[in-house]
Amino acid sequence: MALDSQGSLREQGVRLTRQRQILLDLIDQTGAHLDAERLYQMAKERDPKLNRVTVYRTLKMLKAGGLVDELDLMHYSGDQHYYETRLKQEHAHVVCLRCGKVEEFFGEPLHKLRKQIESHFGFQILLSRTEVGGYCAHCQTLRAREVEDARRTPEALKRAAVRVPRKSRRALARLG
Amino acid sequence: MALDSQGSLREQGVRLTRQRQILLDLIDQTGAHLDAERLYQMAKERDPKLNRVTVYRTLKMLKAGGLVDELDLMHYSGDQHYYETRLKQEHAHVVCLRCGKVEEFFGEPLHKLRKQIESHFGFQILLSRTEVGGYCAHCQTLRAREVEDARRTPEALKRAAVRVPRKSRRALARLG
DNA sequence: GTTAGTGCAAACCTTTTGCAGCTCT
DNA sequence: AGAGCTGCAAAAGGTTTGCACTAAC
Repeated sequence: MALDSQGSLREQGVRLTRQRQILLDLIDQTGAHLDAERLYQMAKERDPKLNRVTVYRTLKMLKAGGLVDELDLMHYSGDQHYYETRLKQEHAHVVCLRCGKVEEFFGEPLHKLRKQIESHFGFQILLSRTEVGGYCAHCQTLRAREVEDARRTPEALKRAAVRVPRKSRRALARLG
Repeated sequence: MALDSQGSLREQGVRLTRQRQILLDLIDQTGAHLDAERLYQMAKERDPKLNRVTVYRTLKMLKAGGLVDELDLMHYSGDQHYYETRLKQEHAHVVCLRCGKVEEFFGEPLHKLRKQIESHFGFQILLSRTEVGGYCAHCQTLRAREVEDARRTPEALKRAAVRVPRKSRRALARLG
């Protein structure tokens, strides 16, 4: 199903340029979840002439080639995308919405989920991602305090991305 | 943990305006996964003066209030977000990258996954989403043909988001 | 009447595109 | 040599912000 399932990227005409080596090294070595801008900043240290556009083009190529995966991390910090080397094992990303820490969860349910979706729909899965947002053990305590404080200074409410208790849409409609 | 776990949105000063009624109705009634732009287009039919910005502000409020969930649907068609009324039951979104059809998968693995993440990390989950991209049963056949055709007209390769066989990053580095 | 919400225009941020020149093979 | 890749500038796409006016309660 691939373009050339026996061929290499090189056979498809992909060249290994100096810029690509730098970017590949960075993605590989840091192991972190970098977004295009950070990757660009880091790459510029090694080659000040390297352009932001090249970063985007390289990431796009790597994504299309299945070498990296693109994440959103629940947009905990804007709408940019994050990238990581594709691992053999599926995993979910667990993002703390307060401190931004990202945990990775490997486990059987992910594997079962994939199997079930494939068989249930006869679907051919190419990509999948599970992202979870909330508060990490450490931030839960801190968060409680912040909310308490906010109660005393209502102006802060708008700024805080405070979660309101779940209620159905219709419940809101009934407000009127 | 919520701002006001006993209170209503209204008690927080949220007003039910004509514009909001229109938008809430649309999200609720269509049941589809609409993005801001489509929602705006539909809303304009009911109130031609309604502004795009109001759509964004309303969606943001509903999201913060936990009334709707934001999806990416694997960006199968750009970088916009899609919205759906938050359901009681978790589900994964299965998106065909060729025809764009979106299936919803409900199942035990999702529930187990959530439980395990909570207990494993002591994490408090507020949001979570699982999105899967690939080819639906119907498109798998069509896709195979397209790839076959592409092989004959190499220029088409760049345009086609063709998947290249998985290989490690290092394999690419070794190209040089 | 007060405060929240709206519309408009303009800004913003992230990502993409067009094109001339450069470089890998 | 020649296709592929880069840098630069400019545009695009999606979303947010500032501000004066309007409407909900």
